[in-house]
Amino acid sequence: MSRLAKERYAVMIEKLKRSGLKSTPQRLAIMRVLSENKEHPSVEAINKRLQKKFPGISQATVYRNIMLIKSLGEVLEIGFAGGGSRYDGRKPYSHPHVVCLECGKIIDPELASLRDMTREIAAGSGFEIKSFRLDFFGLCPACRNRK
Amino acid sequence: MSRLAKERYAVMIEKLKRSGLKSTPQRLAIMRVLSENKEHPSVEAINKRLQKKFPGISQATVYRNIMLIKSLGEVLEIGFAGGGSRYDGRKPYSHPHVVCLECGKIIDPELASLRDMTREIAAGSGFEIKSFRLDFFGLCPACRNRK
DNA sequence: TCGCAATTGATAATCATTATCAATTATGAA
DNA sequence: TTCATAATTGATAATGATTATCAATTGCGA
Ligand SMILES: [Mn+2]
Ligand SMILES: [Mn+2]
Ligand SMILES: [Zn+2]
Ligand SMILES: [Zn+2]
Repeated sequence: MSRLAKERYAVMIEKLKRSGLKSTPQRLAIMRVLSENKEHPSVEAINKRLQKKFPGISQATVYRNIMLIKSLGEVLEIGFAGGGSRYDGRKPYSHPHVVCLECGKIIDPELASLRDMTREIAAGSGFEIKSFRLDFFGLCPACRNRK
Repeated sequence: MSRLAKERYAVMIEKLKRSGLKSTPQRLAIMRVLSENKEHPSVEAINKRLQKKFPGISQATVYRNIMLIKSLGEVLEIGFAGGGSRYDGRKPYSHPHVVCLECGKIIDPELASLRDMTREIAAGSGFEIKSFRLDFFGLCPACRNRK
């Protein structure tokens, strides 16, 4: 468990306690996975990962706890229209993503030119901006070669 | 029907004929709505608009034809995870949107600082970028005042 | 005008997510 | 430590947007 993962996990635990909710083994395990997994896992992936330690853990429990952690503001949901959300528990705030159309891989890219975009939008539209979603879709290096 | 709408409609008709598909009244009407409606209408909104001219037009027909027009590359689908896509038949290519969290209004903002983002992402990630999705979420002027 | 593939309308199926509910469990008070 | 009880879990039903199915209808070329 990396330093960042430990920190993220600690913050989640902290918020959990502060809100008076229970620390069940399943819940803590889900938080741990979200804290350390860099691959923007799906509910299915998280469930699969937990089967080793919690044989028979319910899909519903994973959904429920992710929902809860999201309500605590500690995980970013990247939902897609076709169904199948992906989650980022390491950076629970708006940030850009690059998605591979072939294999579904998702990465967090650097993007310096993002700086003043929100400000520009707010000024131009009169909207009060709360969050954003920026996805780039394409083919990852591996899938490009495979063609 | 504005000049732009007429042009968009003409392009859709053109592609439809070139692909050997039939020009049914329902299909043409759906294309017309997509060409002229600036509000990023939903399937439900399109269906509602068409009830006047085609009482009893099937929801399935609207879905099917939007799917078809999308496959022709003539409408942009803005799908949301919670279900309920919105469509832009005036600008059928990747462009940013500003979405009101309160009333669902969607507008096409100006965004000069968008310029070299795709290039920067491609260079930094090694991905071959095909499209992007950029949404800003917030409160529109009307909904801000209403609070 | 005909013949038929394409299209429509009605409806069932799908699939991720959410709700329901009885059984289990974490937690704090006694 | 034992208890009381509200929270949580696991199993499963319900939901809602989308997609598939299929018989009846229709656009369009021969
Ligand atoms: Mn991320
Ligand atoms: Mn638009
Ligand atoms: Zn890939
Ligand atoms: Zn609004």
